[in-house]
Amino acid sequence: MDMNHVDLNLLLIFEAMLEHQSVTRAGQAVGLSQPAMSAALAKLRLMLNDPLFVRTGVGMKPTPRAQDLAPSISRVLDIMRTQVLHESNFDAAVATRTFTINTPDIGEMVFLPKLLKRLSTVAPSIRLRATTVPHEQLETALETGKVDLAVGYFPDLTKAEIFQQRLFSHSFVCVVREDHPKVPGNRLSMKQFLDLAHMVVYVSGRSHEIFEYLLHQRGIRRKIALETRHFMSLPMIIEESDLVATVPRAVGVAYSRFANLKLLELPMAVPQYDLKQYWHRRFHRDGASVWFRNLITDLFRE
DNA sequence: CGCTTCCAGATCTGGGCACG
DNA sequence: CGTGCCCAGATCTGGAAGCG
Repeated sequence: MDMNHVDLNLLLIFEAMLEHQSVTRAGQAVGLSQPAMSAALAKLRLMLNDPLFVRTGVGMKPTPRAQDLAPSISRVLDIMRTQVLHESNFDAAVATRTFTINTPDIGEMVFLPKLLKRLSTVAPSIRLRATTVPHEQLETALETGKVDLAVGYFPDLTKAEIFQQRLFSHSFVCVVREDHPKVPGNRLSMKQFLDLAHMVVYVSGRSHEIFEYLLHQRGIRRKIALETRHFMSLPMIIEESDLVATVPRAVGVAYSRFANLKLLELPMAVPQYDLKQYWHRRFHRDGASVWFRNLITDLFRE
């Protein structure tokens, strides 16, 4: 079949004829005059090589071929309406898709609760999947759509195909247990920072490298009593010990809500770093993707 | 020289009107 | 309802000019 001579608008003509069984009324339904509708029907007959609708005493009745075609044409139009044309008109209130976010566990802890709360009111049928793919695979995951959005500190994502938007700037804070015997007040001196034993979390994310590099640059050497690869155990360990830990401020704030911890400013100036959202050029104009990114931006603005 | 852009004229297409 | 005619707008085509 020569697709150059297929006019999808004619399928609407077919649908209207099937429903109204009158050229005049079908024409009114699709916004055409009777002659224009007649001409469109003639083209449809040519395209499908069948009279399709023939005059009878009780209106324009479908031929057997038209009756055979009716379910298929109805399906095609349904797909066009719901899947092809609907895409650019993303309706969050009824959408049922899943969004996959790549974020380190601290990102999950800090902003997923807020995101879920917002989704439950504006897009109740949308599902979230949080994942952490290795750094070297993240770009491909964004390109293929395996991951919709990366949220966090990903300095490796620098290619022109990857778009990024700053959400907010971040800094660090120290945490110790509330009744720490050697830190009675709410201040931490450099002497205390050096005297105390530290818990250090080496995660797959890179934000801690900024802080480690700063210490290295200034020749500051801490007493490290515990190294771990998870943030999960940090509040329990800090609460039960005399250790001090340096963590991203948002993490410290989140932990202090449920653990008996206090937050202390660092005894030195620490550079801020940007937390961003990253997506691939392919999805830059995608209705669902644009909506999701705007939702994240709004959440962080608050 | 090859490619792109611009422009004017030709052609095609879709729709309305009048009528059989 | 179907067809012929007309009109307006869209699209195509080919030549001229500009550019690297």
